[in-house]
Amino acid sequence: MDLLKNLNNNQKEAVLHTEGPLLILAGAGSGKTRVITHRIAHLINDKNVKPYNIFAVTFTNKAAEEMKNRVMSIVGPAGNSVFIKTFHSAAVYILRRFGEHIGLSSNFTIYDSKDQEDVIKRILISMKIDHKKIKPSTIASKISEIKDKEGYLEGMDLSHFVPDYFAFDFMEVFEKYEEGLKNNNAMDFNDLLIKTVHLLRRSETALSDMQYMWRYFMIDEYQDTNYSQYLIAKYLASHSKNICVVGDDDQSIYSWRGADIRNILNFEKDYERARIITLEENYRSTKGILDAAHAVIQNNSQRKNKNIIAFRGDGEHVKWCQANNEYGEADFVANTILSLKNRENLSNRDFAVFYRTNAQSRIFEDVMRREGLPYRIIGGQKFYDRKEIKDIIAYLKFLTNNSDTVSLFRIVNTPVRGIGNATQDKVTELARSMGINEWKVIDDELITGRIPKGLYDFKQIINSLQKEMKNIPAGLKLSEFVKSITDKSGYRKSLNEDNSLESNARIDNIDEFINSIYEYEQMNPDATPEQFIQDISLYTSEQNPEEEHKDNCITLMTIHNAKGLEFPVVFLTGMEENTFPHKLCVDSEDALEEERRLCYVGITRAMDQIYLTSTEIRRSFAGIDYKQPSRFISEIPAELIDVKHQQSTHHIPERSESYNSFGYGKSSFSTGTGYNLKRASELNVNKKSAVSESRPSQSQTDSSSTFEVNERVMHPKFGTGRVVKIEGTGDNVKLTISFGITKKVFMEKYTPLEKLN
DNA sequence: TTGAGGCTTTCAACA
DNA sequence: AAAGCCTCAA
Repeated sequence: MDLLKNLNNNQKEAVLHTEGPLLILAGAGSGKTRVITHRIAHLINDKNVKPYNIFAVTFTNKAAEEMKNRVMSIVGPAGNSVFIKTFHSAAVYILRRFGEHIGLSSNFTIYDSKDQEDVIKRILISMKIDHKKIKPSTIASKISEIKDKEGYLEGMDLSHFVPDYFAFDFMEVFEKYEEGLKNNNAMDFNDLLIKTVHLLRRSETALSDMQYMWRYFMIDEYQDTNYSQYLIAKYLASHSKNICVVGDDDQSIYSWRGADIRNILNFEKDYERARIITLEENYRSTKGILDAAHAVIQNNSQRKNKNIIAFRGDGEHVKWCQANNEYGEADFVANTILSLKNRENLSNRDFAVFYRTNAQSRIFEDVMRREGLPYRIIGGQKFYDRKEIKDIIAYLKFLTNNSDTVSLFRIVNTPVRGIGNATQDKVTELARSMGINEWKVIDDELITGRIPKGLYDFKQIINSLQKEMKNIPAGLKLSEFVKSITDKSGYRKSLNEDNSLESNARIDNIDEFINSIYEYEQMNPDATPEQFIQDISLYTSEQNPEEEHKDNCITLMTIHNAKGLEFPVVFLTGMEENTFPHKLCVDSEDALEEERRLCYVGITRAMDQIYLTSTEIRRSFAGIDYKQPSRFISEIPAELIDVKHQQSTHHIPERSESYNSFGYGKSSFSTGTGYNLKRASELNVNKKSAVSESRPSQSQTDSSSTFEVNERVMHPKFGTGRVVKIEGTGDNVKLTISFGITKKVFMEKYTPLEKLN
């Protein structure tokens, strides 16, 4: 029973209340995750519940992994069988397993927002609507918004949600979009949830199978669930009634994704005799931090007032630094970290830098690098969003689902095969007139007239790869197959021929991708390509908690990404009007309240110290903006906040200088090795393990290598590998190292390799 | 008809 | 960084 040892009375009660509906209102820092994991452990260890009878969902992949790890650290390997996922991945699991009950095939493709926009763009073109005037992304988000609504699921007419400034027939576009997804055997993120609801409603067999399988339900971040998620939980738990939801209305920050706060507010009405437990003791932050957080959040009108009891001492005041510009801000952050590391016993992993938008991260990266501070970026430009990775994934998507026209047109001329717009239009036109899909037109060679040879080549490539694919996983490994895609498609060859810094970087990324598949197949030896594709479609921001703790890095991320995490020292940056609160939110009271909740989430991540920073001027793509401090700062009473000042001598480059306002281009690095530095920083996004500083190369003056053939090594980017060949002497030692099934050649002198024993 | 090169535009958070 | 548009050569 020592599971309960370190819990307070309310926490204990929440852990022990296993039967029947339970709502846990858990304020920030109140030990919510602890309660959930201990509750799961209690079910398994003390109540003899089978791990696979437990269904737990949370909001992000990161949180789900973290939860699973924590459960396993209490109950051991048995915890691995607990079903812990995000709502979306749970939906994919359910649809793959039970979808046939409502006529769904299991090889459906998942479309992300980019894919959605592609579909919409094609529709707009076919309807002769100018897609430059009406952005596909605007339409996509409107469609998502509508599909998230309660009325949509209940089959109501939602055309009144269409804004009247749409000078075209939105509903027609919407219908064609739905039709297009259906024809392509594809689902968007909304569909995953919606179809799951349909399944649960229409198939009693499937529902009762699931209710037999899962008897205890736990829903984390309940305040951020949307209507379909609410229904999924409701149907699944309708038999056992053992549903425990956890949430905090003050931390609801996803209404833009359809989250409906009513779900948590109405829990008592939805579930009779629901037990409600409030966790209001905060164990995380010192009182100075909590008082400031409270001062901000109490300006919201739409909230339940609640107590937060500071368990820890008074601590330090919140500090506010107004820098002259964003360089000054980043300098302040870096200098503060450096001096805190000196003065107090803090290390890199104790610091986190939060910002409202990903674009703000670049200057922090620059300064951290300059100061030699190792950092990692969570989120940001997603590895899977890179063109080369999306291309290879598109091959996989198309190979597993020939109806997927979005992927087909992405790859048909990638690499260039002489299949331009004219030919592609012919294919589309013929497919439409014959009522067949586009691949059939190509595969059956139905086009008449002048046909580029490349189209035939493409057909051959696909046919041959499809034949190969049949041997997975028995005769062929998934990773080998993907390697084969990159070879047979000519993708690798065309990058090789280009032989620029950029194309070489792309090849590295592709190899890294293959290596990650190698790792994936170690974990999932029976996985089919279909399964793999569906898994990674949901896993956009790979975040590996194990890796996180291994590395001693400063963490950079958006506030949204910070939800659920805690750090001893937090920097909440860009505290300016129109930055945070974001400029798109300042005109709506509801949006502003959500920004304020976001601010509350940001402040309450801090355990010991929090620094708010803002700038007087900030560059935007439009030029230089003069900024006012965020209203959230003025909401904190003066006696709770210490003011600092920082001037930066760093001059802001003019537009004409080598600097683009996006802050992406390699031009933003002034040194000749800028590109490599950039690559190094990308490692952090990709691998999570990498450290930003390039380690000093082993300056080996004697003629032999410090490595031996067959030795196991760790590369910051490619992970663990094995030395297979050593060539050259002195400064010219070349090492060939195999990672999974790929091999890479490195100059020993320039490569930060770590020996593994 | 295609593709390369040059120029411009894009600009919120996430599954 | 990536995509769209334009022009021009093949």
